[in-house]
Amino acid sequence: MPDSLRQFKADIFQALAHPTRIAILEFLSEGELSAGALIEKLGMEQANVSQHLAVLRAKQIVVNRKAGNQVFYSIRDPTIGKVLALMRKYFHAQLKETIGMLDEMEHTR
Amino acid sequence: MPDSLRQFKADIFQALAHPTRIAILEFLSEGELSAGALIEKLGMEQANVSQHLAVLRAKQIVVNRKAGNQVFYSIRDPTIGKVLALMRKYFHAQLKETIGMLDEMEHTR
DNA sequence: TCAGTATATGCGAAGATGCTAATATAACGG
DNA sequence: CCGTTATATTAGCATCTTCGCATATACTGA
Repeated sequence: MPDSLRQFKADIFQALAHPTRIAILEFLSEGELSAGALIEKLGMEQANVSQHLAVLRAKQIVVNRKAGNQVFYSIRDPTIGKVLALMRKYFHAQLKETIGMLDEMEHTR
Repeated sequence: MPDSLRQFKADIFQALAHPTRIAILEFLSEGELSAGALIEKLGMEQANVSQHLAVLRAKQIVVNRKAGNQVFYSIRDPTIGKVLALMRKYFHAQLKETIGMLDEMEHTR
C-alpha cells in the first residue's frame, strides 16, 4: 500500500483522536444537529466546539448545511459510525479481558 | 457516555494516527513479526520504529514476545484489524464519490 | 568475560495541536 | 440601517508529537 493511502487513514484517525470530536460524532450519529445544539449538549466554549467542527469538516467527516441563521451538521459517510461502533466493541473486549485478569489474580492469591 | 470512555477511544485513535504505525499494523495483520523484520520492511531508522512500537505497546494494541535475541510483535485484538479494514472501505467510498463529482463536472462543462 | 547483534530509551529541536479571549462574518427582525 | 443571534476565524500561549542522534540494555556465542 502506498504511503499516501496510509497518510490518508492516519489523517482520519487524527481527526477522530479527541474526546470532544468523538462526542460530536456520537451526537451526530443520531441525526443532524445545529452547531448551537452541539455546543449546548457538550457544554463547552462556542469557539472551541467550532474549531473541532472545523477539523471534522476539513477531513470531510462531517458536512454542513446552512439554514438561515444556523448551520446544521451531519456525518457524511455512515462508515464512520461503524468505526466508532467497532471501537465501542473493542473497548468492551479490552475491559472484559482486564476483568478476567483481575479475576485470575484474585483466585491465585 | 462518560468522558473517560471517550478519552480511551481518543487515545486509541491517536495511537493509530500515524502512517508508520498504520504500516506496522498492516504488516502485523498478516501475522507475527520481529522488530527487526518490521524495521527492514519499513526501511526506517531502528530507533524510530522502536518508538512507534512503544506507542502501540503503551496502548496495548500490540503485544510482544521475547525469543532469545529478538522481540516478536503481534496484534492483540483482531478488532483493530477490522477497524483498519473499515477505513480501507471508507477510503474507497470517498474516492468513488470524488471521482463521481469529477465525472459530473466533466459532463456539465 | 568480551565482542557482536537486537532492541529500547533519553534528549533536544521543530513542528503540530488545543485552549481561551477577542474579533469577524452572516443572517434575521424591526 | 441597527442591534441581536449564530457561527467562524485569528492570535497567542502552553503542551504534545515526532524525529535523529546518542546511549543503554539484553541476549548470544566464542
